[in-house]
Amino acid sequence: MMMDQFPVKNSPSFFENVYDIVRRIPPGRITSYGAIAGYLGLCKSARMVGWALNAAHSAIDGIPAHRVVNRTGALTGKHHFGGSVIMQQLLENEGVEIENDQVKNFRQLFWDPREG
DNA sequence: GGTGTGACCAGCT
DNA sequence: AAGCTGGCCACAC
Repeated sequence: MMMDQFPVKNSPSFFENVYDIVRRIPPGRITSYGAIAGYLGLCKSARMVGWALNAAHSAIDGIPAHRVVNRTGALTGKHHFGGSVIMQQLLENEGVEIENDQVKNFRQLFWDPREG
């Protein structure tokens, strides 16, 4: 059949999926792109998660993109917040300790989409 | 319709 | 041990 078989991924918009997960991140918690990608089944395509967040910039209405960091806990996307310390301040404002653009208790504050 | 890009991750040398 | 490359999927031009 030429129906282009593909299991999941019938989502209306990949972005909405990412936004939905990011919005579920509790305050004071953080997650990684790979975790979101893995939750969506794109464990190998974490890049799109970050890229999706880039588009979220236009819909930042309630998308705490600052709570999303890379797997090392580094604020890789801080540069995309329009500033350099915006992301860090936002996280610190929630009680997340950051040093050198890197979350200290990243492993401890790490939040998994499955937990929600 | 094809090509390029992207806030990554994992594996290999 | 550290650095580099490829891969991966979705969206814009």
